[in-house]
Formats: sequence, structure tokens, C-alpha cells
Amino acid sequence: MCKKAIIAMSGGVDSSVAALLTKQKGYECIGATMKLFSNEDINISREKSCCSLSDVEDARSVSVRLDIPYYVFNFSDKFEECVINKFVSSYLSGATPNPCIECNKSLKFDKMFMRMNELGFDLIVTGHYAIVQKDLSNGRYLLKKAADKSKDQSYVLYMLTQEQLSHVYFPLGGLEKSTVRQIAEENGFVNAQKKDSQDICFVPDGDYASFIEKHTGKMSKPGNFVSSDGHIFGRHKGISHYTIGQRRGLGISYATPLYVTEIRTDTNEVVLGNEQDLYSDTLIADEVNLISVEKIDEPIKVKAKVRYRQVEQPAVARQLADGRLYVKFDKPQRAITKGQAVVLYDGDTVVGGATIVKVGCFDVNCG
RNA sequence: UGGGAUAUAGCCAAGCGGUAAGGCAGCGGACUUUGACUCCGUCAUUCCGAUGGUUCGAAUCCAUCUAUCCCAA
Repeated sequence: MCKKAIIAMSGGVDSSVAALLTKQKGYECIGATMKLFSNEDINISREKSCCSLSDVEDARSVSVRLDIPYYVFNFSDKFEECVINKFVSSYLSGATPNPCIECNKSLKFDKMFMRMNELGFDLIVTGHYAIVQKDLSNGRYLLKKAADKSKDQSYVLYMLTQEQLSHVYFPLGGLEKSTVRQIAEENGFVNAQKKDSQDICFVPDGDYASFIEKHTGKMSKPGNFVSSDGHIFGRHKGISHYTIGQRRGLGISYATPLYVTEIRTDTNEVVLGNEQDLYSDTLIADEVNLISVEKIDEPIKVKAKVRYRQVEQPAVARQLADGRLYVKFDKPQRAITKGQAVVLYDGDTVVGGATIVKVGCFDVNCG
């Protein structure tokens, strides 16, 4: 019997080609774009966000060409609740969130799954560059890096559960990006040459700090830039304007480049220091999701990365008694940041990941 | 108003008679489905505090003025 797939179509070239490939595979397909927020609300042009009118038009155009039904699902309430609110509160608490991961977790692979079940479909298909495989030895579904390592998106998919993995399909996992564009070209897709998306979709002008001010209705609160030994460099624009490791936009002239090394919410201070002050080798992360293993009883050697587009670094990981993840890198890493995700790899396989909550150079003895 | 010192781009700063380094900040771009980092480009078109002078030629030497700082009063 033929599988029924919902293609999550953003309007971009990747998900469009994913739809084509899924259809070619003989699945019964429908295309769906998630309406995540109202563009009017955030006062942006139609061109640049992930579910703007023009994106919907592009997705619809491709769906027509593929002769598959096309729908727009309004998930804006959930998006506001799960992505935007978390994004804002994370920044206000001095952390740096990754909203794309949260969106994948709460929308693409959760809300969309509910819709999939309601409609009696079997699969969610997206244009992500990653590979899902079943480990025949233990029956677990594995998430692996894409063939095109420069486009690999397994990092932003670490939170997929076994249940979700058993119902997703990533047709682009084995393809090069250039091939995907070529396929789009050959099939006359309107978005074949459309630029890759970037920036936060609901903050297309990149000014997320202003977005937070508008969303909360409160102006960010200026405070002092200080050094670790208490010297005051000047005034900052408000904690949410900064992230660990940030260099540009500080507006402080100094003999050497200055970087944000610490954000102190209690005193509303932003600590600046040198490049070498940014390195630390240990972190603790919560909201753990493990994929290739059920749990980590004994410390395991892994490769780990603490941000998208970082080459994985050797580390030892283990779970603490409370379930949180403890990761110690062989070598100190630059600008490990609270709120970002740490993702563990065993070769090309994602072991699991979690949200960083504590960073430093320390040891944890209790198991 | 005795003595000493310094005045170079938004900030710091090299230059020591031969036609204005560099760093920071800023700006532009590349990279990127998060924020960053990084990389590339740009940033004093004969005003180098001002005015004169010496010299083929001065930011660099001289004089005066102005400003600021320090020490004495």
C-alpha cells in the first residue's frame, strides 16, 4: 500500500525538491506550509521570511506543478507560545537561544505530527539535509549526517524522538546542494535560484533586540560593560543585545579586540575580555534527547559541537543522576554559550543533544 | 600665569627631514536555516592643534600663539 506523506514546504528550493522526490517515489503526497506568524504583526516585507505570502505562492506554484494538493496550516498560536516566547525569555535571562531548533521540536516535528495523525498520513517529509536509518542490531532509528557535509543539518534535528524518526523522511540527505538546485532547475521550479534562507525567520531584518523590545513592550535596560576585575569600559545597550564571544557592535575602543565573556543578569553587567578568556572545556546541558542510545550510563568518548557549523570536537560525555548531560572536551572550546545546543556524534551518527545550561572549567564527581 | 610635558582620523597610537604604519570602533560584503566567531574590502585625496619661518622638500627643525595635563605656588 502506498504511503501518504505530508511535505513541509517552506517555499524554498530544498523542500520543493523534497516534494518532487517524494512524489517520484510513488507516495501519495500533499504539500503544506506552516503559517507561523502574521507578517503584518512583525511589520516585515513579504520577501524575506519563511512563511510570507510570496513563500506560500512559491510553495503553491511547485505543488501545482507536481500536481499535489496544497494546504496552509495555521500554527501561529503554537509558534508564538513555543518559539517566540521561549526565544524572548531566553535572551532576557542572559542566554542565547536557537529558535530553529525549538521550531523543529515544537512545530515541524510535533504540531505537524499531530496533524499527520489527524489526517491519517504516515510520514512527514522536509527538505532537511540529514539521513535517518534504522539500526538493525537494536531496532533504534538513527539520525546521521547528510552526504553533503557542508549543508548537513543533523545538528538542528538532535531533538527528534524515536517515534518522530520513525515517521520522517529526508529525501535530500544523500544529495549535494548543487544537485538539488539542478533538479529544481530542470523541473522549472520558480524558486530554483532562490537564495538560501538565513537569519531568524520572524526577525528578517536581523534586529532581534528590537523585536524583543516590541514583543515585551519594554525597552532593554542599559548597564555597564566591565572587565573581570571590575574596570568599567562603558555602557551597553541591554543584556539581550549580546552573546558570548561577540566582538562587533560593542562600540568600545581598546588596544586589542574585546569580546563578551560573561553576561551577568543579576547586576545587568556585560563582562568583556580577551579572546583567550572565552575558552572553557566543560558544560552541563538539560532537556536531553538521546537518539542512538537509550541512555549514557558510563562516560563515552564522542565528538561534540556546541554550535551549528562547528567542526565536532573530541569530548567525553555522560549523564548525571538527574539525567542532565555532562560534557568535557579534550581541549577548551571557544565561547560555549548557554541556551545553545550541544550535539554529540559518533562518526556520522548523532548520539543525542541537549541545551547548554552551565559552562566553565570544572569537574563533576557525582554520577 | 614660575617650571615641565603633550598636541597625528570617533578612540589609542607609530613616525625622529623625503612625501601619513598598525590596533580598536565604524561602514560594506562573503560565509550561515539561531545568536556569534571568522574572512575580505573600506576608513587622514598637499588642513598631522594654529600661524609664521628654515629647507629642493617638514607631521618631523625653529619661533610665536592656543589647548590640555603634571609639578610647584
